[in-house]
Amino acid sequence: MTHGPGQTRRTIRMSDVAREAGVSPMSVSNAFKRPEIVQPETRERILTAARRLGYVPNGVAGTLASGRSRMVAALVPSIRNSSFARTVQGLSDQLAEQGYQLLLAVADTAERERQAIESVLGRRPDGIILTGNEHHPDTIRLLRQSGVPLVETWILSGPILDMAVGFDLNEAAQAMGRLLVSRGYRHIGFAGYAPAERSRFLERQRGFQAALREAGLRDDLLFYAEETAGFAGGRLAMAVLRAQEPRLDALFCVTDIFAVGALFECQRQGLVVPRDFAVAGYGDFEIAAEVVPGLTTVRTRGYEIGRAAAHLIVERAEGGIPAPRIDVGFEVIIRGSI
Amino acid sequence: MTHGPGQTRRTIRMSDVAREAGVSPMSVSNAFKRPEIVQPETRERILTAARRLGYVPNGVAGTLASGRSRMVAALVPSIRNSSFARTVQGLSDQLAEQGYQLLLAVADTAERERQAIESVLGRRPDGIILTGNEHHPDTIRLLRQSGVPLVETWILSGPILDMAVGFDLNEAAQAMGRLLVSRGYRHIGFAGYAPAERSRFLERQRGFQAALREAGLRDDLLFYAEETAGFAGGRLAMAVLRAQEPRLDALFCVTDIFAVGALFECQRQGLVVPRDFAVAGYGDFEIAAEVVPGLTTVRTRGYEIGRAAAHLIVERAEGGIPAPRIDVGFEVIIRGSI
DNA sequence: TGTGTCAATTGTAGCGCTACAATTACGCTG
DNA sequence: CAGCGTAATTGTAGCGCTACAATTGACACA
Repeated sequence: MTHGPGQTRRTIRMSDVAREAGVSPMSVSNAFKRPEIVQPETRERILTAARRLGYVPNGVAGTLASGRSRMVAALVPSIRNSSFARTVQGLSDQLAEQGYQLLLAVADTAERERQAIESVLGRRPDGIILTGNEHHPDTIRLLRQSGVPLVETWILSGPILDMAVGFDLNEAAQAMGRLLVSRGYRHIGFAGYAPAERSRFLERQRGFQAALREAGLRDDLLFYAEETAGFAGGRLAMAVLRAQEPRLDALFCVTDIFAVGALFECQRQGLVVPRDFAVAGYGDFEIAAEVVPGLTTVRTRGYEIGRAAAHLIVERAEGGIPAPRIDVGFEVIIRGSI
Repeated sequence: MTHGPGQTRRTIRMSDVAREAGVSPMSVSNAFKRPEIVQPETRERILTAARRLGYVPNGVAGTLASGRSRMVAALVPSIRNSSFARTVQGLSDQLAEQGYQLLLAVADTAERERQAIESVLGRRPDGIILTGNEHHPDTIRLLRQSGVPLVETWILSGPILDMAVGFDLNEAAQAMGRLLVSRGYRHIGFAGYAPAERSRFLERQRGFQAALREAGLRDDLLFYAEETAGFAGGRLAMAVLRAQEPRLDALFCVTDIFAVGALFECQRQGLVVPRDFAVAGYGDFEIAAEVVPGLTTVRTRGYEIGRAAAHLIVERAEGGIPAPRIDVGFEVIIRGSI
C-alpha cells in the first residue's frame, strides 16, 4: 500500500491525479468529462498531472456511479457473412466517432441470442442492436424489462420492439422479380435457405413470388439450400430446378454467393450467360462487380444500416427522441448476368 | 424510492433477492458465482427468488469490486476482410463458450489503434487481442503499464509483447514460391500492398523472393496496390507486370481477392489458366475453391487463430501460465490455377 | 461435556467514480 | 461597502457488488 522503494505501485486513480494537481477529485472528473466547466489553467494542470502519472480513467467505476456505460451491444447471426460484416463495420465506425464502444455477440440461433442477451444486459449497455425481428420470447421479456434502447436491423416491417433500421425486403425482391419478367424470362427459379429458419429470407421469397404471379408465371420453382451451402447452393439449385423444369431460364438467388456459384456452374456446363441462362443475386457483394459477366443484383446498404443504428442508440442515450424507423433503401444494380 | 402502487419499481439488485429469499446478499452472490459452496436447498431458494424478481446481476458493480471483468477486447484492422472476420468468429465462439464477452474495436491505422486501446483500457478488460506486431510506441507503453494480458495474432516472428498466435508468414510465402518454381514457371510476379504499411504483407514478399532467388530467378517483379484495391488489384498487377516483363508466366498474390481478380482478367483476355498463365493466392477464401479453375492458394487458419488467442487470454485470466507462442500452421492447397 | 474441525453463512469495508448540493471566489451594482 | 448573481470548486453520499475475515452450527472424538 505504502509505495516505498521496491514496492510495486498499484493502479493510479483519480485521487492520485487530484493530489498531484492540487485539486479535488471532482475537478479531475470534470476536467475529463465536462472540460468546459473547469478553468482552462486548472484543466491544463490536471491533464498534465494525469499524463505524468499515466492515469487511465476507470470506466467501470464511472459506469457504476453514473449509470451510463458509453457501450453499445450488437448481436449478429454471423460475421463471416459479408452483409453483417458491413453492418458491424458501420456500427464500429459510427460508435467510435461518438466515443462509444462496441460489445459484439455473434449468435446464430434464437437460443444463443437469449443467452447472449442475458450476459450482455449485465454490462448495462446504453443500447442493444439486434438483427431481424424474430426473437425468443424470453429475450423479448428480458429486453422489455431492462428498458434499454433497442434497434432491430435489416428489417422494417412487422412488430418492432423499439426502433428499427432496414429496408423493405419484400419490395426489393419484388423489384428484381419484375426486372426478370420484363426481360422476357418465363421459367424463373428461386434459390434460398430453408424457410422455417429465417424470416428475412422468407420475405425475399414472397416478394419474388408476388412479381411472378403478377405476370402470370409459375412461382413454385423453389430450392432451399442448407445453412452452410456457400457457393455450392447456386450449383445445387440449378441442378434441382432444371430437373424439375427443363425450360428453366433464370434463377434468382437470395445471396450473391449462391448467384456467383450458379454463374460458375453455367461456365462449367458451357451455358452462355445471359443468352442461355440468367442469374440474379442479392447483396451486391464485392464479387458481384467482378465476375464475368457482372452479376445483376440488389444492392443493400449494410454499412449504412450499421451507422444509422448506432446513431439512433446514441441519440437516445443522450436524451433525444429519434425517429423510430429508418428506411435506408435498396437499389437494383443491373450488370450483364440477366 | 418507496415502491408503492403506481410507483415505477427501480432495478432489482442483489439485496432485493436476498431479502426475498431470506438470506444475506453474500449468499446470493455465492449462489451465482460459486454455487458449489452454498447448500443446494439454499441455492435453489435464491435462484427461484432471483427468477421471480427478474434479477439480472450488475456485472459492472461486480467488475469494480472484483477487478475481473470477464471481458476481452480485440482490435482488428478490418472486419470486412475474410481472414479477420474468421478470427473474430473464432474469438467470439471461444469466449462465449467460456462465459466471456467480446469488446470489438476496428482500427485500421496505428493512430486509431492507439485511441482504441486507450478507451478500451478504461473498461479494464481481462485481456487484449491485437493484430500484427506493429504498434504505436504510445500503444505499447500504455499496454505495458496496464499489465493486461496480451495476445498478438497473425504473427509469430519478431518482438512479441506478451503472447502470440499465428504462423510463419515468411515460410508460407516461400512454400508457394517454391511450388511455382517447381512447376516450371520462370517469370513470376508478386502482387501486394504498399510495403511501408503492413509488415505482415512484407513478410510474404520476403519469403516469396527468397524462394525465387534460391532458384536463380529474378525477384523484382513486384506490384503494390492501394489499400482499397479489391479484385482490381490483380487486374492491375497483371497489366503493370506484363508491361515490365512480357514473358511473365505466373503471379503470386498476397490475397485471394487479388488472385481471383487476376483470374477474371485472364478470362477476359482469353488467357487459358494455367496453360498460358498461372495464378496463386493467399488465404483460401471461400471463393478460391469455386472459381474455375480452382485457385491454388495458402490456407491460413484464421478461425483457429481466434480460438487459440481467446483461449490463451482466458487461461491467463484464470491464473494459468500458457505457452507464450502458438503456431497454428498453414497449408498449401493445390487446385487448377498453377 | 468440552473442544477441535469443517462447512455454511454473514458483516464489514471498500472497489473508483459521479450526481448533487454546498461552498467559495469574484466582480458588479446601487 | 453591503448585497447579489454567477462561475469555479469541493464534500458527501452513494452506485451494486465481492474479498476477506468473522461467526455460527453441526458433528466427531476424547
